[in-house]
Formats: sequence, C-alpha cells, structure tokens
Amino acid sequence: MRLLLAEDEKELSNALVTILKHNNYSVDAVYDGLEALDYLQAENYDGVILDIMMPKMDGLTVLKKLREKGSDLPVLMLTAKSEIDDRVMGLDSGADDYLTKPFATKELLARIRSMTRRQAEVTDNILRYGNIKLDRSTYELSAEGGSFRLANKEFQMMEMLMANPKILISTDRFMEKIWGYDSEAEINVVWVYISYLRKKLSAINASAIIKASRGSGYSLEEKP
Amino acid sequence: MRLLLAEDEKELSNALVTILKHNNYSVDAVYDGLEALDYLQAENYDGVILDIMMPKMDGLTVLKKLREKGSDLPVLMLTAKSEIDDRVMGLDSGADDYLTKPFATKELLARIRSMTRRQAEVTDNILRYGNIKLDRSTYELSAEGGSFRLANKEFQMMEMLMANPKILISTDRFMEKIWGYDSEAEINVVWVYISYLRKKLSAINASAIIKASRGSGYSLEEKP
DNA sequence: CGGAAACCTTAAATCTAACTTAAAAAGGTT
DNA sequence: AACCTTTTTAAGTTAGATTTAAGGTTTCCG
Repeated sequence: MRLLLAEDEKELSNALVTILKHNNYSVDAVYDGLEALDYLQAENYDGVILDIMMPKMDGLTVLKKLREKGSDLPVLMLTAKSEIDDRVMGLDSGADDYLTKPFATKELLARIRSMTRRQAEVTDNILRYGNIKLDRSTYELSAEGGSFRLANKEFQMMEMLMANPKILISTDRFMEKIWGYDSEAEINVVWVYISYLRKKLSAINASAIIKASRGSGYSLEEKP
Repeated sequence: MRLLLAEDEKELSNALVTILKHNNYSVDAVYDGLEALDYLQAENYDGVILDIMMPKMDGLTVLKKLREKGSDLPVLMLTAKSEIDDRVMGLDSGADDYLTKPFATKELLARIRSMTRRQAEVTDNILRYGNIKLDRSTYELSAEGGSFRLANKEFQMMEMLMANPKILISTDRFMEKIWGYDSEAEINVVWVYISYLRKKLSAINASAIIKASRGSGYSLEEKP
C-alpha cells in the first residue's frame, strides 16, 4: 500500500514515516503543498495524508486541485487547530476523513485502514497471471504445485511484478518503491529477493517466470 | 461488543464507562459531538450512546450526520429533559431508542442489550471451526479433548479469530477492537493472550492452530 | 578472446517481532 | 482479610525476516 505524506513539520513527518513503514506502508514524504501536488501527478498512490497548514500551497487547495482533476484518491486531512471551519471545509472539499493534531498513533493507523478499506475491497484482492495467484490479504503465492506464505519484502516485490505483468521494472524502481528513497540498503537485496522468488515460483510449478533484462530491469513473463 | 459513549458530564460519563466495562463492553468515551463524529468515522463500533445536550455539536446533529453517511449503527439517545419534543426528534432522526435522565443502571443495560440484539441474533451463537466450538453465551471453548471457560479478553480474541477463519488479523486490529483506541496497554498483551489461547487449544486437542505471520498478524488455520 | 559490468546464488550475520513465563497488579468473592 | 481469577507488565528467549558478504555465472563489447 503506497501513501504520500505531506507534512511540513520535519520532526512529525519523520516520526510518521517511521511508524507507517513499520506498518507495511510504502511512504513518500513531501514538505509543502506544491511538492505534494507534483508527486500526486506523477505517481500512483493508494492514499494521501495532507496537512492543512503548509508552505507554498495549503492542504485544502491541494485537495481541491486534486479533485478537479477527477481523482478519487482517499485523502486524510491533518489539522493543528480543532476548529469547526477547518473540519467542515475539509469534508466539503472532498476529504474522506480528518484528524486533529495531536493524535494517537493507533488512531492514525485505524483511520488509514478505514480510508483505504473501500479501495482494498474494490481492487481485486487476488492477483492472477498464468497459473499463479497472489492473495493480497494473506500474502499467499500459489499455483498447481502448492503455495507459500511470502514474507513482507518478497510479497511487495511479487505484487509489483504481478500488478504489471510483462512490464519492465528496474532495480532502482524496486528500491525506491519498497525500500524508500533514503534507504541505505545495497542494491544487492533486490537480486537476493528475485532469486528467492524464482526459487519459490519454480517450486510450485508456476507457468510464469521473472525475466531479467540486462541493464533495464525485471518483468513477469509467460514461461517459454 | 464495542460501544461509543458521548456524554459531556464527566462524572456521569465515568460512572457509565465503569458500569459498561463491568458488563463486558469495550467502551470509548468522548465528551462532545464533534469528537463523537470523529470516532464514529472509523466504523468500529457495535452501538453508540449519545447525549442530546453536548458542546460543539448536539447529539441530534451527530445522529443526523451519521445517518446521512448511510450508517445503520444502533443509537441510544440520552436526554436530560423528559420533554416529548426531544424524544420525538430523536426517533425521527433515526435513533433506535432513547432514555431520559436520570435512569436506572438496569434499564440502561436492558436498552443496550435490546438495541444490539438484532445484531447479536444475526450472528450465530456458537462459532465452529474444525473440531472446535466457541459458545458466545457461556464463553466456553471446546473440542474433543475437553473444554475451557475463557476469560473475557481471551474470549474476545478467540471470537475475532473464529469469526474470520483463515483471515489475517493484525496485532493493531486486536488492540483497536478489544482494548479501544485510547488504551494504554502494551502491544505485548496480545502476544500473551495468543500464547494462552494456543496452550488451551493444544490442551483440548484442537484441529486448528493460531498461526502467526511475522509483521502482518495472526490467523486461525487448519492444523497441518 | 579477455575482462568488466551486471546479475545470480547461497550461507552466515544481524536484527527484531513474536513467544513464553513468571510475577505483579487489579478486581472480585467468600 | 485471605483467597482466587483475570489482566497487565516485565524480562529473557527464540525464530523468522532481512541484509551483508563473498564467490559464481552470464552477457556484452572492444
């Protein structure tokens, strides 16, 4: 699940990123409204957390512009003041939910879950390609020959591959989406996980393989 | 059974929370209408007790907004004045029941039971999975090898697992559903209860196990 | 052909969520 | 007040996930 966090208070932002990553979200953090809009345009997220008070462009304007473009991305607004005006404006302007600072971590997580639940239900919960299935709710990868419960990182990589079959995904893109922009991890880990996944795919007799394209990345393909 | 209590008189609120918790409800208390709406957004409750007279937003408005969102959550209204007008307004606006202050504890409990009965009836009173049974009225967990009368928290955890067999339930979700948002308890308690339940399951020779999926949660599964 | 870059594989090291137990604390009962 | 049950805390342990490291293999290009 990919989230964008737009919050200008660096300290809070960092704390939130840590918490969210801990809970298996892939998070990109931005620090002003314009940046937020930028990121929202280019990338595809499953939800956004928008602070209302931000430099360059406030959260409400970002939200308005986002909705004007016809996006129905779930949006959770954060507001420092518990003023009615802010709240009502937030809801009227198309936010799905709001939360007033300060808030408990638990509550934030609950809100995010509830906000993205609808989406999770809509987007098919089981990815298929050839004879393999990947269950997004149980992390189960299965085919004729059996099944495996994938670990977290394994699952995220497999999900990216299966959501975009036959599409090339570069090592950098894996790193960026799963480990995050500022990760210290060696590029090597991607290779390691590709190796693990291949082993599992062949163990369950999958009709698909992960093909490497030297210099450009990996893609999920029909077995030749 | 999770309830939200919205009542601005602190003393009354505290008393009610105590009573309700005594009667095995998980209760979150809020002290004004906006907060109530806030908490209700997460859709996590089995019923709400709403005082009509509250700061920031009165109970009737909260109710109206709740119904506008399409929620059919059972609502019990509290009103200080025994005026018919208030009552009628309450029922018209979609409340399931009302109670005028002051009221007897017994009556409150009866009303809550009746309010949530429909919900309780729909759900079967005995949960089954494999060779194990969980009786919702006696808290009895049984299988070939014997039976245990579960304690409250144990029961609630087991109930969540058995109501959603094979589905992953995260530690946070347990906390949220059973302990409530603002609980101070360590995440550790969940592990402790999982451990207790496992011990009991194996003692009665259950055909099911509680499987942990590191980083994502627990699920009830067929014993391999 | 030779060598360098890219990729692969495995095993070992590390890290941390999950487990277990015991005991304290809280609450209720006799 | 002694006793019992339930809930929570605390602390030491285990095991699975992740990362590192190191030695292979393949592909490309001069």
